[in-house]
Amino acid sequence: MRLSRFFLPILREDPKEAEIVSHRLMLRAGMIRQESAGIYAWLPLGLKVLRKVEQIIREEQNRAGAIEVLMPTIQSADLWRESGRYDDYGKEMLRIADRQGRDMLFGPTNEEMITEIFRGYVKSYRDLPLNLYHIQWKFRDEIRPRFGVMRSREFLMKDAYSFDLTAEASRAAYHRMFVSYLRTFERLDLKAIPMRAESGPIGGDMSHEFIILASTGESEVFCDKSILDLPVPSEDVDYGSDLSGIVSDFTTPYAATEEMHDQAEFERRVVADQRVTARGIEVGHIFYFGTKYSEPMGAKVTGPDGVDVPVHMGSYGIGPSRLVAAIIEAYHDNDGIKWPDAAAPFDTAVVNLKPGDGATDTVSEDLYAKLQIAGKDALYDDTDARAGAKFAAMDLIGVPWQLIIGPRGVKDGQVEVKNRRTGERDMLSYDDAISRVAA
RNA sequence: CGGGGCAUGGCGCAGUCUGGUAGCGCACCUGGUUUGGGACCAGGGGGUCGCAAGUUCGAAUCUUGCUGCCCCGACCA
Repeated sequence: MRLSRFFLPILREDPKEAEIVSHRLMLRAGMIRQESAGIYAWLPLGLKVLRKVEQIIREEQNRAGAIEVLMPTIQSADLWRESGRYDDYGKEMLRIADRQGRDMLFGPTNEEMITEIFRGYVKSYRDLPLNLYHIQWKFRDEIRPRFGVMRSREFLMKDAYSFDLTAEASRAAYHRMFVSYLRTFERLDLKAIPMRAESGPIGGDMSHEFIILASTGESEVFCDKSILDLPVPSEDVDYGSDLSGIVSDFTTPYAATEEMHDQAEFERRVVADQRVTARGIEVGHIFYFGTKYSEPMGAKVTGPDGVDVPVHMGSYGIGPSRLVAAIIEAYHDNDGIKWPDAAAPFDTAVVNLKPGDGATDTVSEDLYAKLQIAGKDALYDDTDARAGAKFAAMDLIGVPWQLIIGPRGVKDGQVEVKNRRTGERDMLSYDDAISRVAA
């Protein structure tokens, strides 16, 4: 992408409304624009990141056996009356009426709708297990939206719903999502710690929040250092096998959020130098809720014994839009964002320091073309801004690699290669630069 | 919803107390000089001062009402 043809409205000054670093950087880097309290437009740079995060989540859901669907944002109130949640949900749900005066709502979640879909088609236990997910915009009329897309009213959510014949089978489905989440966050270079959450209506140990550590996190978390070093399953993990061992490895060490923290237990179970107290951001939440919806909504299957039984369900959420902000909270410095490779909006920036100069133009164009051939998504800064402004902008948007082409280097047949995360800079030949960046 | 604050050009702000031609920096446009860490000179464009009503000869400024937004608290992916 040529920067001169891109839409990248970078702000030089900090917008006054942005308190936390991710919000500030997302606004300054031209990733998002606020349209209302807690409602944001995603600009090209932000959208690229959002899509990459989304895609990683999608790949890991698919790998774990979940199947993608896409449900609408607008739902009928009648569906929610069936589950009894229409009255319970309260003011957080945005209620609207269509022209016929029918009660509709902007979905804050999709348990009712997915259950309705399920019961319409699935009649036999032979079709289980089943896990359907979608990545769709949600609206929750939060009392106080804040922190940009970290806590917005409209937000993107990946929500998966599992259906099983028995509680035991549902536990296995839960474990698959548990492992899938570990892998998803690992791919984004995030240390996500599963922490036992307030249990749902059924209780037990089948509800976990995934918390990533970031110094600017919202809540305080406490854990055993050993949990940070546990190996995350690789991509060839067998989702058909029993995953309870992996889940157990991750749920055995002490890990709790402020709400669930018990200082006495923490000190009893974890030796002093293994105790970690840090800030955390919740990026995922999984839970098992049994027959809470299948029962009232009549989502039943016929079991092997010929008897109809309500299915056991679980739901599994990740907020990609919040994740984008969370990644920035975890990866930034005073100059801007330092994207992990997997989430970076571009792989490499090609910075032509002197557009209009024959030599730098030729080299820049050539390197830009070579990167494309190598399959790299490059941002080519071909604008005539001053060098300082270009460096500041590139550091702000945080592209992992920068190829800096100026008259001085070109004179010697070299370009400067800068790594945004490590800050390392090297003068390399053109070919070496390409192989360094394409590695 | 309770407490605090803000609203003046795209962004950041001054001006409001004490009513009298709407300003500054950045950004933008034109021309020129520049060009390895956010350049300089000259010229230029752009604002219903959040909205409404009121007071006044005269309102960004005073009064009343409303709206939007931000921060602190309870809630959440």
